[in-house]
Amino acid sequence: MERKVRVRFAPSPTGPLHIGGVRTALFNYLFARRHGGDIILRIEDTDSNRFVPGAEDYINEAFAWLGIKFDEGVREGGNYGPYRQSERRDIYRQYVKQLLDNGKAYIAFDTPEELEAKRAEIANFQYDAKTRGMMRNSLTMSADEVKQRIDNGEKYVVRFLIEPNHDVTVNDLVRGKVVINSSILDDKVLYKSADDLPTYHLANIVDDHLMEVTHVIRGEEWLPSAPLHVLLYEAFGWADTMPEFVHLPLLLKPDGKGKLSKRDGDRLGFPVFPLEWHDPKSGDVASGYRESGYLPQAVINFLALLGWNPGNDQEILSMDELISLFSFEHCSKSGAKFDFEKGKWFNHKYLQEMSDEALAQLYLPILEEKGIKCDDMAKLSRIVSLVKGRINFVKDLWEQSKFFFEAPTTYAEKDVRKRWKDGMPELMEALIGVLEGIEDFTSVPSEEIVLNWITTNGYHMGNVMNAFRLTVVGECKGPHMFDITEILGKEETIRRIRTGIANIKLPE
RNA sequence: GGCGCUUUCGUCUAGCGGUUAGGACGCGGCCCUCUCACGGCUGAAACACGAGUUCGAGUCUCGUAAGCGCUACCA
Repeated sequence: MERKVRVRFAPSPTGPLHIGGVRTALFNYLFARRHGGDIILRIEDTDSNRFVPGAEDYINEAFAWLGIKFDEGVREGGNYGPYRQSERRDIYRQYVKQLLDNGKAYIAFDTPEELEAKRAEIANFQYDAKTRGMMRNSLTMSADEVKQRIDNGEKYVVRFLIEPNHDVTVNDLVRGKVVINSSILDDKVLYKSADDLPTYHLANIVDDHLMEVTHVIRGEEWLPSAPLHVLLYEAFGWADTMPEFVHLPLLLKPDGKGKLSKRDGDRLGFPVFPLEWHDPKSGDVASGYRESGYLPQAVINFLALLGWNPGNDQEILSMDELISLFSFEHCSKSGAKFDFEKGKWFNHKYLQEMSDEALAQLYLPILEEKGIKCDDMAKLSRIVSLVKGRINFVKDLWEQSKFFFEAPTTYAEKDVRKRWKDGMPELMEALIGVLEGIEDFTSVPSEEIVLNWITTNGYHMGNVMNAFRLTVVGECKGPHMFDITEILGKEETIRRIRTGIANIKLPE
């Protein structure tokens, strides 16, 4: 019987959500939507030592910004709750007991210090079939002794009893069958004494089963423990509803070694978090994609193409297109280095698709920061339309269009050297005379008149126009000259030329 | 050390036995042009290595190497 697709993204609230986690969540989301299934957001807070306040809110806010909507979760509700593992203690206890009663798990009293000593004493020590007989556990003690120790309040953990010499097969949807021998697995702790909570492994399997998860889609770092998880499903007698596994390739550091980590971002000059994060303990601020001027669609599109492709050359894909095209058959198996330059290009592309009006709205707060008040939105949209082709981020708008708001006070030395030749002041004076005579100062008629003046007088087009530009813009850059003068108006244009004549000096 | 995964231009990747090995980012050139961009065209740039299977291997098999991951009472 085909079960309804149900997937989950299960972050632990130990800090801000990492961009690699976002990618994993995205693939879960795309797969769920593609198959008309559900996606669950489950908070895996079983490590009380690493809990960071605010992390859960951060996760929710990040997904809201990115446009990834969950069907079930702490905020969304649902019929399979609670969705926070710390609130499911009683459930886990019950299932641990089941394993204990069936002889699939056992109680161990070894303290962390004792284990550490063993590891120091014996090279490659592993708690498994070969060594459990020499440890302090319910397999080496009488039932009475175990009971007595527990009654005395002695701390203990529950360990999974792994039978050696079995081949365990994990069927991974992107990697195929992965077979490993159970002898290399250790008797993993399923239930911790330290904080009276299960470990990831136990909680994960119990929750996925109870929440009827059909596909476990997670990062490749989980592949080595996947056989353990298969064994757990079997121990519980849930093998027939065991989910399919997918282990996604990792996102790697752009400069070579290792997987992308939380510290790489500000070290290499790009964000690794969706949103800016203020560390509550240290007070450190880590940059986020949102605050850096990225559009969420661009981030989604960029991430989607890291480890997946649509099967053709299309690169700009909307969320809906991603959903309709998504399939594990087009997932790659190898890690992807994070290429920030390409990320910028995606943002550029998405910025170009925005309307001038919408971009102008985003520009407003930046202008305000510069102390510029602009209430003529039509004019601002026009300015945006002239420069948006050259921006990667909304904030670049200022650098590209500031001369519309502020007359130049300095002139680019390189351009002065190249363009401000002998006789320029006189030529510019003449140009002022021409401009003064223009009735309709809009772009097309002005251009016609000025260009006509240049050619009939036999002037050099490049010399005149660049000197003109230098006085108005301050450097030889920018959009079509007469689009600029139209927006500036005749008076301001002439004023700038006069200022230029007075102030531009050839460098010594 | 052990176990596992991976391996096509610098980077992201297409390729699923026969291709001039394709696209994109970045980089160079040309065109457009008053400038800088955009855009268009274009160039340089890759099958890790070695065996084997086959008429034929980037594609299949094995080995080697390298990279990565895991190896906690963290997830």
